[in-house]
Formats: sequence, C-alpha cells, structure tokens
Amino acid sequence: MEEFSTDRLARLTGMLKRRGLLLPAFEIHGGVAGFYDYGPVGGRIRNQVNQAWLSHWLSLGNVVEISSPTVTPYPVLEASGHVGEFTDFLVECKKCSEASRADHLIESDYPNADSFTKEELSKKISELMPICPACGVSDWGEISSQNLMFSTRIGNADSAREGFLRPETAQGMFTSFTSIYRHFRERLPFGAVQIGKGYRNEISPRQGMIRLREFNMAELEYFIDPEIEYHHNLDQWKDSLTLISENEGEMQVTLSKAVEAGIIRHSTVGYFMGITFDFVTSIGINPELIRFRQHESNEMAHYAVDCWDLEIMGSFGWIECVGIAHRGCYDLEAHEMATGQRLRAWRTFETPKIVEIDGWTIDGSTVGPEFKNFAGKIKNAVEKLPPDSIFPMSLEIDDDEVNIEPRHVKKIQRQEKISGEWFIPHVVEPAFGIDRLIWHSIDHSYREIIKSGEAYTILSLPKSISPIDVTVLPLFEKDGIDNLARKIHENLCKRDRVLSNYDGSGSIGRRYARSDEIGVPYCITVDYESLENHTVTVRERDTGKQERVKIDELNFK
RNA sequence: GCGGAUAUGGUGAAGUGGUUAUCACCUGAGGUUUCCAACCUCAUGUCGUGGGUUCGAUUCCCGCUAUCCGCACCA
Repeated sequence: MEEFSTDRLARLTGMLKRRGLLLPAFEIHGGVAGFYDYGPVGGRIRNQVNQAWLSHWLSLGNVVEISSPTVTPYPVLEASGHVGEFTDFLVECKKCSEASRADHLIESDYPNADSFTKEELSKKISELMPICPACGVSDWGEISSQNLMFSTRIGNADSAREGFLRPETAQGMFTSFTSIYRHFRERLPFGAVQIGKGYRNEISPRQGMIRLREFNMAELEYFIDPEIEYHHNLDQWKDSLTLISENEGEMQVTLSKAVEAGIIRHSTVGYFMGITFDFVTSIGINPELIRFRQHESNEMAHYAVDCWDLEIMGSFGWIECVGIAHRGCYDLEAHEMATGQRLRAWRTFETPKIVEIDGWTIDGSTVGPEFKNFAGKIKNAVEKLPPDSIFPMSLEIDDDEVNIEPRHVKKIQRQEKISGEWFIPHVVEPAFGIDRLIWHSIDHSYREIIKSGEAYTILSLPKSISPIDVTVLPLFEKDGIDNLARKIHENLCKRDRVLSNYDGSGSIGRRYARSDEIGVPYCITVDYESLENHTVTVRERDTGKQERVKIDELNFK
C-alpha cells in the first residue's frame, strides 16, 4: 500500500478532475462548497456502485427497494426528531453582539442541553444568566434557531406548507412501513432499501468528497421482532476484524466471538457488519484499512441502542463511511405517536392466552342521566375497582365525593381468548455514505508506479465498478484495422450492461496509459493479424499480460 | 463561523502597472510507427468574480466566491 500524502492527494484530485471522474460542481459560475459533479467517467462509477450495493442487499431474499421523495413535509421530520436534532439555537449577546450556542452556555448545569427545546433553553438561560464568553456580560437577546436542513416551501404563497430536503433516506422506509409490511404478507423479519440523495446544509464543508451538502446515501431498514433471538451464521466470517469497543478498546476479533461476548450487543448488528465488510471490500477498499468503531453511549444519536461505524483509512485519515445502528423501536413509535396510525406488526402467541375478565362497569342508562358529563370519569374509576367490591360505595373523583349505588354498576364476567398482540418492530439500520465509499475505493485503487523510468498511474478498480468495461484500440487507424476495431467496439456496446470505449489516437503505449489511468480493466488491440484470422489481443490492466482471443469469443461481464 | 495562505489554458507551473502573457504536459488534425506515455508539423485553449485607485490593472487596494491548513462544528 502506498503512503497517503498531501502530494499524492494533490496529484490524485488533479487526475480526477482532468479525466472527468470527480469535479467541483457549478465551477463555471464560481463553484459552491459542498457540491460535486460525477463527470463522464465518474457518473458510471457511481451507478455501478449503486447497483452493486442494491444487489448485495437484495440477495438476502427478504429485502425490497423503494424510492421516496427528497422533499419532505415539516411534520415528518418533526416526528422523527430531526427538526430538534438538526437545529442549533443561537443567542446573541446584547452588549457585544457575539452569537453563542444557547445549549453551550448552560452546558455545565445541563449536560444534555442540546436536546432542549427553544422554550426550555430560553427559560434556563433567563434563570441561570450565564455570562457571555466574549465580553463577560450577561445580557441576552432572543434565541434564534439555525437549522442544518435545507428548508423549502411546498406549494406557493399563502397555501404553502413548510418542508425540508430530507437529511436521510430512512424516514421514507418508516412512513411506508404499512405497505412494506403488507408486501411481505405481515411476516417479520424483512427490510427495505433506498438509494438516493440526502441534504445537510453543513456550516463548513471540507475535505472534498468527505463532507458534502448534497450526497448519495444508501440505507437499509431491517425490521425485526425484539422478542426473537435471531441466529445468523456468523462463522462465515473467519478472519478477525479490527473493532474498537466502547468498553474494551481496540481488539482483533471475529464477529461471532464479538457477538458471543456481548461486545456487539445484537447478533443482527453483527451479521450486518459482516455483510457490510464484504460489500465494502468488493468495491475495492483495502480490508486492512477498515475498522469498526462503537459509538460511546453519550455520542449515540437519540434513538440508538447500539451503533458501529465502519471507518476507512485514506488520504483524510480515518473517516466513518457506514453506520450500523440498532435504532430500537424509536422511529416507528415516533411516527405512530405523531399520526395516530398503527405502525406495528402482529405476533401470534404459540398458545392463545385465556384471560378471565372479572370486574365492574357502569350502567350507562342510569349513570348517564344522573351524572351527565361526569359519567366518563366515573366509568374509568369503576372499571378499576376490584371484582369483590360492594355497592353502594363512595368514590373520590377530582376532590368530589360520589356515591355509587348498585343501580349504577354492572358486573362483567367472561373469558377472552387473546391469540396474539401488536408490537412495534425494532429496526437495524445499515446506512452507507456512497460518496465516501467511492472516494476511498478510488483512493485505495490509485497506484503510482515507475514504468520504464517514468511515473505511471493505474486505477485498479474492481471490474464490478469500473467506469468502462473495455477499451478497443486499433494498432493503426488504417488498412481496415480501424474499421474492424470500430465494429468490435459497436458490437460490445450493444451487449447488455457492457460499455466499450474506442480510442484511436496516439501511440499504442499512450492509449494503454490513458485507459489504465481511469481504471478500465481490459484493452482489446486490433492488429494486422486480426484481419487475417479474426483474433485480437486482450490486455489485462493490472498485469499488462496479453492473450490472443477469437473475436467471436470475447467475453465481458 | 474565526484565523492564516492561495486563485494564471484541461493539468502543473513561470511572469508583468503598458500595446500580442510564457512554458511543460494534456487534447485535436496530419505524417511516421507492427503492442506499453517515442518522434515531426500544425492547431485549439488561460489571468476566479465584482468594485476601487490609475491615462492604463492579470499585477496595487477592498468586497465576494472557491480551495488548502489550523480552530470550532458535525451522521
């Protein structure tokens, strides 16, 4: 592995721009921080990675793909907690005009102040009267909120509703839960994936592709029954992985041992860590530069039970690229409370429960007329009475003494068979930052070597995500070689999911170099012999080895 | 957001208060060449952006935008 260095990074980003892989967006208008274009070469890499990711997860067999809007109404993100979570509250010092974060000012008294609402913060600040860190005076203005989500309006003018561009794709899976539940004929476990754009109005985007304001995410929401212990085959991952656990620090351990020891707190989380590791390495990321880091309890998002980041070492140091979180029942419950809709799964008991119901209720025909709108409260109180209660009795309801006569009540005595129950499924969520993964795949694949005393670069991307599958090169563009080469190129492009590139200008060595630089795995060279016996040479990018193959037997993908 | 540095063809660099802004590589056309950035000829293409100072600004000054490095922030 080559050493990462700022010089190498500069050469790499220069190449990415020059060859049309990744470029700052809107550059002719001066550019905007945090936005990148995938160029003519990068565009297909992105698509290849997306497709690879999709088939990787769909192959589990109980996962479906959905797609939901990026524009999201305010109440959805309010319910999910993002409106609160993604908002910083600023308060301005009236003396020196310095803006401070409201939660930071009272952090010493309330360590969890960042979860406070605007009203709570305002109240605490007027109670505590913290001093301004800039000028030392305590004289605060109104609290203003600064949201890290892009806000927008749905519809126009007076009838418009408030909304945001989504900060994650996950909420679409939760709001579509009932449809997905029906699709799987109401049987857990199942999952839904979505690949799409997410938006965060970062204060200062940095490090190129690492922190973007608009980025590609791919998320799986996997719904499970919290009462079932799932047994996944973790032994398929025989090699030890680098784990940094909250309590035990860094270790080399297999997934099955880590789950067994309780370091990974849920076996499905461990299982997905393995599947994630396989995916990430399959797109060209060096397994030795991967580690999993467990979130500390105080760092964990408000909903999570356990969370592991997959971090990758590259030109920017260790960067988290995937998060695998056990979100408990947080999200479905939140949407259920906000909407009153049932977002639950049905669990049938192995043997139905027989419940003896023995108690009291009111006789509406007497209590209603006599107590009017007080009747409801009496009903609640009576139904809580033990079966052996004796009437008449007096009950205290809302500081009032109420006499309950036998004519007011009815005995209830019956058996009920309860065959199951509704419960809120738990969710395990692997969330991938596609741009960060693509970046590291390129970063790890970029090789600078010396070839015949000259600097030479090769992008050793795996075939599955290379931007172009094959380059077709006529040795010379004359004597009919060019015609044959063009024909081969066109026939290859007609094949399903094969993309060929024709390159006829420059010396053959130069054209191999061009092809190697952007990671094309094979070059087909057409020469005089091809005209005679219908064979061509196929050159392999990483080894430079060539093999003579019949044109009819060319095999790609 | 704060502090520092930077901004010249596609890439990497040089340079200047004055009329036509250099160089290498790259790219394109033609020639040459029987497999790994060769060579010859020709061609295309640049002073981030807005304002100020000035007879004249790519150059000096200011704002903006972007990039890089610290700090802060951050699923």
